[in-house]
Amino acid sequence: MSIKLSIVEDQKDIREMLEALFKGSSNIQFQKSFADAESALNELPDLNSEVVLVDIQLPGKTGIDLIKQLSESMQSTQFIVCSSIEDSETIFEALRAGANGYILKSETPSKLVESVYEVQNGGSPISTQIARKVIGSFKDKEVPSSDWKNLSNREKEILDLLSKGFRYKEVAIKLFISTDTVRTHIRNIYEKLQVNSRTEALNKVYPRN
Amino acid sequence: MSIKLSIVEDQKDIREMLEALFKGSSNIQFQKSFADAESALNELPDLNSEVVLVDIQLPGKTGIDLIKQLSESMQSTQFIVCSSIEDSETIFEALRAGANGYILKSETPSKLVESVYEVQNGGSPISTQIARKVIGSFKDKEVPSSDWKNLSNREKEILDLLSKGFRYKEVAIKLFISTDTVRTHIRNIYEKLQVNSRTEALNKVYPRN
DNA sequence: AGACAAATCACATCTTTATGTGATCTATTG
DNA sequence: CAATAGATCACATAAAGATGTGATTTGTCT
Repeated sequence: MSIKLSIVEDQKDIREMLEALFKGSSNIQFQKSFADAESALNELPDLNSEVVLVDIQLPGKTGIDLIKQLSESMQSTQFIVCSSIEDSETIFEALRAGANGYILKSETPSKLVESVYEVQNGGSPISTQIARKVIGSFKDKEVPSSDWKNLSNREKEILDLLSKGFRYKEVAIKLFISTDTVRTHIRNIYEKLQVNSRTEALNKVYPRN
Repeated sequence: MSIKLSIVEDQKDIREMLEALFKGSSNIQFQKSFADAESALNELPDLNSEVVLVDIQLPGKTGIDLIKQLSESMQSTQFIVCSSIEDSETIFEALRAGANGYILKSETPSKLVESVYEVQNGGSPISTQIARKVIGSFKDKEVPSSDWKNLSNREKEILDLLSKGFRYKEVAIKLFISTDTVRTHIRNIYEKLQVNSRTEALNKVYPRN
């Protein structure tokens, strides 16, 4: 079973290098290469490629936009970004756009070929430097803001209920205390967090990116 | 420069296999292996290992808890999870706990060794199957909830400001409309979302995991 | 023993939000 | 053209939230 593969890469020398590489690889059926997003957008849907290698920096529309558009119509196609960009935001955007892999151009040819096999086998090939950035984004998430650490257990409990949208009265019932006590806790929470509304407190403690 | 390495793995046969593997690898200085989290917790801080390979399923405390505790005191040490668990939640927890890599036990010995080198070079070795789960968590994030899509542009604009903690009056000023209009929009938003408070609306449209 | 943080409750006041019931104007669409 | 959705504004009321100023109790830490 050979894998139908196309590539989108504007730099002629790299494109031809990749072409030669994949044409010479077993189990890969090289289909076509494109030098820009527009032509890829037109022709790729008809090719039914199983895997598409996409560069990000393209003339005009970026590879990320290309993936975003194509991945909606070509659900069974896997897109691998092949770029030298290591910027976190770019990486995240590409992954959100629908990329199933992100490998650096600096990888060895054999790794590039292997990536194609891997993505077809249900894996997501990612260069380790890229993976580090991706993993980094996880860590931030659970870094309890110093604000949060300064809250007492009871205060955390109450703020947690507030975050779920409960009213003071409901919190009071849940915790078997009076709503006046809930108020007091919330007043103290606000003071510790230096805010003065529920939403501000939540944004401070559970930031949404 | 050989890398100081320790491992935490309760299964004797696997532990001895890994030991043999790394003892026979160049540029790796095998230090010690542990069969449970407790002994690792006691002795590892003194070993100053540069890389520690950690299994998740251990008797008593899990490898995740171990990493969580150790990574606080051993900032310059890199932890790689080596497990057969492919469950998304476990993966995320491990990464949040401080793991810098997550490889499956099914990887070939040479990949295991390579992972140690990679993590020391600033990369994050991740098995491609694991990477797929990690990437998957990115995609969900930008899936606009159907609720969100049903809001008009103006409504989205207003809800966005509400999410930042602005009061009706402030929203009104920002958008050059009256606070009564803001109220009306919010009433309509709540009706579309089937909620009846700011926090509920935000939780519906921007869920926090 | 004294200071301090945490948890509990009370009362008062003022602001913000939520909800009900209108209305006008503009596009868009069947 | 009529219906519908969107954006705008108004007035009114009730509920929820924020703020100020108290107080008591129970721990913990020095």
